[in-house]
Amino acid sequence: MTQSKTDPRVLRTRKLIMDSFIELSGQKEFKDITVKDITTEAMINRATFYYHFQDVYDLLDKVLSEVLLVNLNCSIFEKSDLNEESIIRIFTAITNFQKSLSNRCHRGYEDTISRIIREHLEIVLYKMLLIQHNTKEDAALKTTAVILGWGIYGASVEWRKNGTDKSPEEFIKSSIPYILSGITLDSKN
Amino acid sequence: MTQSKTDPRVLRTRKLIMDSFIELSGQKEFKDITVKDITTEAMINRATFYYHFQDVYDLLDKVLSEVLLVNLNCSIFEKSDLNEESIIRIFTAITNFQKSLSNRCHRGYEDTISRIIREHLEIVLYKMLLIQHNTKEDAALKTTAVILGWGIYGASVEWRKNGTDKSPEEFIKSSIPYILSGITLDSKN
DNA sequence: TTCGATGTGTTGTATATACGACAAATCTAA
DNA sequence: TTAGATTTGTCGTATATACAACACATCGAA
Repeated sequence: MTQSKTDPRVLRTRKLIMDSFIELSGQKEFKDITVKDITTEAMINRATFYYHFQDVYDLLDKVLSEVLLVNLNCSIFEKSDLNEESIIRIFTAITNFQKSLSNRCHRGYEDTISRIIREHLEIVLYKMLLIQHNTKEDAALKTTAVILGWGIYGASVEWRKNGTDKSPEEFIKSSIPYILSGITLDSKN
Repeated sequence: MTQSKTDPRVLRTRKLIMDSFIELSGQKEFKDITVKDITTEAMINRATFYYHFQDVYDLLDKVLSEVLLVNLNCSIFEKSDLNEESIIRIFTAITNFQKSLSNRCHRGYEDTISRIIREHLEIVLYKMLLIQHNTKEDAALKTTAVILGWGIYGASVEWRKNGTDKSPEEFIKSSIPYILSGITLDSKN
């Protein structure tokens, strides 16, 4: 499935680059981080950077993906159908991820971050929907995953803006019935 | 003086190996640390280890030397004649070094550690004696450095065994007059 | 004792990384 | 605006590292 074997030098170098980038992100703005800064910190040659990444945006993309995936996978992969608990876990993972980012001053790249979060969210949600409906492929479910992805992501944005007096769990919990059973749900339920 | 340029890959790999060794030393006994353990932790190939070090003993030797040199150089290199202050600094550096080692469980290698400490001590002391006596080379001073080296090292061993109720500074301070002015010194001085 | 397993140290070959140079883009100050 | 300085992205060549295989040593259990 994954490529059978990757040269350890590649893994090591990528890790050095990514770690250095994360380290530097804590020290200065994204826009002030040069490739030279990164490679110096990582103790690798500048040309080697371009062997692994197209440019700093590509690196940002991959770092964010990786950090987010760690947050998502750990909490979900075994329990794989969509219920109240798993939705709460996903939502918590996302808010955690965004909190960890806000310390790191990636100002001006909210759009990149947002896109990455939604992309991964859709993949995970689609998988869970497929399992739940016991099927292999389904365009309607795919679209549903997209809608859910945007919706959940939007909720996390809203939580950061207006809801931080509640925990993420409380914040999302009251809406879950509408997600699970649909908007025509009787509110007395 | 030092080799004009070393390949960064060499520096990086040596650092990875040394850091991994220090990390592992905190986890298990020296005798239980294999080359494979080190190279796995360092994310390098086992053969590469032998490109840089003869064996684990050679590594131990170099790691200890480096850690000790950091302790010694920072505290001394500018003040370069032997007086009360510099002796106290040297003694403190050595006891610090040994304290940091005792956390790291290198049981069974006290002899190696002792030898390395004394070797470096003799070099530093000899340099300082040469400066003090304003000469380039002198066999008597060299032997004196050896004697002083063994003596100061011995004092640090004694301090660890029986003197830890005092600070290293207090411990060595009262003997310094005898070192500086000789054992025939009148004790009323 | 013998045997299987594990660790050591070495070697030849494939490949990732270092290096220096380069043109082009971007920024900064005058 | 112009000119000088950084930064970016790319290339060819040299070299450090990866890998697999090897003989040998060491060790614990049968």
